[in-house]
Amino acid sequence: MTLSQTQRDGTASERIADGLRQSILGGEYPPGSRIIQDDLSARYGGSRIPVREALHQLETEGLVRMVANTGAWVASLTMAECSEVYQTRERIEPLLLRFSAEHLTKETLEQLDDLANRMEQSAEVEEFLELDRQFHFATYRGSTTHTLGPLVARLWNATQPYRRAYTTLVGSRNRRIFHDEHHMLVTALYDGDLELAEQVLALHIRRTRLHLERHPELFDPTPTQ
Amino acid sequence: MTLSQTQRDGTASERIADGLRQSILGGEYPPGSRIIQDDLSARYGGSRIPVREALHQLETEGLVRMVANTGAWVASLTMAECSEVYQTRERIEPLLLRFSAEHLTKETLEQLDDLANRMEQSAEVEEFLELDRQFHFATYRGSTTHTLGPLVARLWNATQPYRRAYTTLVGSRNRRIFHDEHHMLVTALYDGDLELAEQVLALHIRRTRLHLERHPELFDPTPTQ
DNA sequence: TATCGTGACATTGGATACAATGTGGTGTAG
DNA sequence: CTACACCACATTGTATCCAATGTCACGATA
Repeated sequence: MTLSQTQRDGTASERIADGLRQSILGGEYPPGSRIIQDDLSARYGGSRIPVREALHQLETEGLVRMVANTGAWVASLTMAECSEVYQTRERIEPLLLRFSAEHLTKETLEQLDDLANRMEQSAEVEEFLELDRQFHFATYRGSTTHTLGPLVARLWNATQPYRRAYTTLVGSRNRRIFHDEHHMLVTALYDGDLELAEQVLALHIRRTRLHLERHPELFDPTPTQ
Repeated sequence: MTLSQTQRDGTASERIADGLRQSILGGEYPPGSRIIQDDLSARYGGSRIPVREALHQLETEGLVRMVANTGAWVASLTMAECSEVYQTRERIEPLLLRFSAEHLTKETLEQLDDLANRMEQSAEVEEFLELDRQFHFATYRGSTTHTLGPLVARLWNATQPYRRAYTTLVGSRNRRIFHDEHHMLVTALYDGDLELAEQVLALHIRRTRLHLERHPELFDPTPTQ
């Protein structure tokens, strides 16, 4: 994944951070789960030192919440916080797309088309989520950004559990507009119509946010629990 | 500072992170400076463990760059990277202002007017930079954001050395428009004209970026040195 | 019975010690 | 004189150990 936040080498803390991040994003640890440092050091081998560094890392990424002398939990968001992240995405992802669009290769455009089609066939939640992520990150593949790419990845990660919960909840109903927007985005990129592509993307994120906001039951009721 | 990134308690790693962050922002360590873990542990007391956690923290904030088994340096930006940060700010700070504006108190509005006036009198670079930061962050004081506030603070911090270099370079010439924009922003907030306030802020950031881009000599010529 | 204090236990934060890795300088060969 | 290899040193990464803090259950008292 080009937008990966850690292109660093193989220190133990990075390995653990990567592994734990994948576990959280994969839904293995749901929001609010307690994280015990000893458990992680046992699971990944090694002492608690790199585990703590990994937890600090994930905390600044917004995936983990740590309280001193008390412990660490998988971060959970209130609806207002999740909505805030989506509104932020709505403003910056079109910018990232702008940086990327003119450098997209023919191959990537074809992959985008393929991904959009495969998503329409996808019935299983995890596959759907993964294809969606791959699709959007592929549209950003042309960017050589220093800050913006990793930032967008962070915002995606922080809201991943709620996309999962929402997708699971609504099943495959009402996804028509969702897929239409993806195809519109691909077409706009093919045509080189950057202005349109930015607008489609902004509306795509916005509509998803509005749908999420119809389901307050998915979110943590209390802030910073 | 309401937008502080670390509202945590008093663990040693947080103390060190806060101290080092202030040192970097204050210009004590210029971009590219090597950071030795032992030096920090001697300066702040304690062992290298909390120092390392602080460095990891500042790395994800974009203030420090670490390479495994090699060392840590104060982050430096190329002009393209700095420009990217400014373009990101141009998109999200108006959003943060939107979240904040309707909750600004009368007292804060008066402080804003006062700060804008004091900046016009300010001749010394450090004071100017500090007042500028205080001014903008005061406009965001009404926001109760979870992600966006700290994010904006991070983007400010990452570009602070280059604002300092630019301000030092150009002296107090050509600041007229800068101050005018501040006063326009205050007026728009007084009037409750949110649309105008957003636009003024976006243009303010944009113009600053364009001015910075006239001085490539301020930046690191090679990416990720 | 409910509430508050108290103690043992679980867990985290940090210091010291050691291993692993990178760096820079010196010497030698070409 | 230059370039390369090698070795000592500096610095970072990690493990183990101990101290500090929070949690939870139990019991005493109102």
